[in-house]
Amino acid sequence: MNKTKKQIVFEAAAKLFMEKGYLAASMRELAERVGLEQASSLYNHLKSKEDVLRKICLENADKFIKGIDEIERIKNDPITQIKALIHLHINIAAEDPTSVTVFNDEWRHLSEPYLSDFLAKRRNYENRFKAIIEKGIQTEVFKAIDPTVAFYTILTSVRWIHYWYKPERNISIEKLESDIFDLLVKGLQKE
Amino acid sequence: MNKTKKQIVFEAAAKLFMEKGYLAASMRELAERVGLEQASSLYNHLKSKEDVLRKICLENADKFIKGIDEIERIKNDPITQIKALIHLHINIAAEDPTSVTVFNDEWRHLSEPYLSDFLAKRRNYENRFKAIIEKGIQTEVFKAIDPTVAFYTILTSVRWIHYWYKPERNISIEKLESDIFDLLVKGLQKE
DNA sequence: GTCTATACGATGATAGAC
DNA sequence: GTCTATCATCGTATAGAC
Repeated sequence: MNKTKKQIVFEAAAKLFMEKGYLAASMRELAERVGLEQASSLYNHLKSKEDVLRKICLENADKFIKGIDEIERIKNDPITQIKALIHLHINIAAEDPTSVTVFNDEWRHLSEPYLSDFLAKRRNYENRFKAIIEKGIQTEVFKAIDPTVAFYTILTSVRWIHYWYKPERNISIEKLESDIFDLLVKGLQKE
Repeated sequence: MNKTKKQIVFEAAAKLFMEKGYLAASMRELAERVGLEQASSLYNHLKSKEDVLRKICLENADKFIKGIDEIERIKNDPITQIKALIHLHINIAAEDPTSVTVFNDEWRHLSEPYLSDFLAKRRNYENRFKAIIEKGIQTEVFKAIDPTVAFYTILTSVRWIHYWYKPERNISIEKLESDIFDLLVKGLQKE
């Protein structure tokens, strides 16, 4: 299955945004990377630089929303739900690390009203993630630590997996998943 | 104790870098914020935009290096050392959240040779942090999970505390510290 | 120490020829 | 679909008057 030039351009843009950051990435360099001599030629394949960023941010936000929709629907107890959330973050990051990096690090360069839309989606996801932890604490499945601290510590450690996890490290994603689960849920210390 | 204009300019720059990102922060806006009409007037107080970034990155890198120096010197067992590392990250972040945010998020805009210097320092710190975890695993104080996974999961969760921890949340830094320690070392799950 | 004036390059994007 | 030509704007930074 051949990629369209549009797909090639969008993927190269995501990679460039990841490597240099959105602002430092120039349309002229993007053109070079896809074999075009002129930046102006890019505009047959995309509407604007920000439009590319918008699509990346939106796509990934939707992946997380869909993921937590299903977790809330299918799973019941907080432990299983946390396990599924870790699974969700790792799988999204492993599937398309470039795109998820841009989503995580460059969303703040969205202009309004896209920025507000994005933040609303993110808040929605985070509130639901946090509610799962709160339920676990209330039902005494989890320790009585501050729910905000627990929530952000867990979210932060799974949110930036793409920063360091490279398949070259010879850790399978199954091992990654179960080690992170063991660490966060059962603790680093041996009994 | 009065602040010199230089201090005022440097602090405003750090805040601007944090709020907009280094590249999006302009010298013209910085001038406005410190009550100067012209960006050119700033150059009496700083050498260049990047020079400000360099100082921020270097200062914070040194704080972490000094911190781990002392931890290696004074503490013995891995559990106490991990506790002290969590303490270190939280204290540095609480002391000057603006500066540590810029240090964490904007270092990649350093130019050579400063970038290489910075990365060397960071690698040094991370290797020593990781060695503490590895020692814990070898001496069977810690679980036999992959040391790289354990290291990055813990580092990531303490490295981005400044993203969400605000004193307004009414969590004291002592409580923050002990909750994060409980979560990471003893696990979220209740016995 | 702050100002005016200015140099100089890079940026995203558009119009129109081919 | 790619090119040439071009635009308006903004970026950091310097020289020199006051």
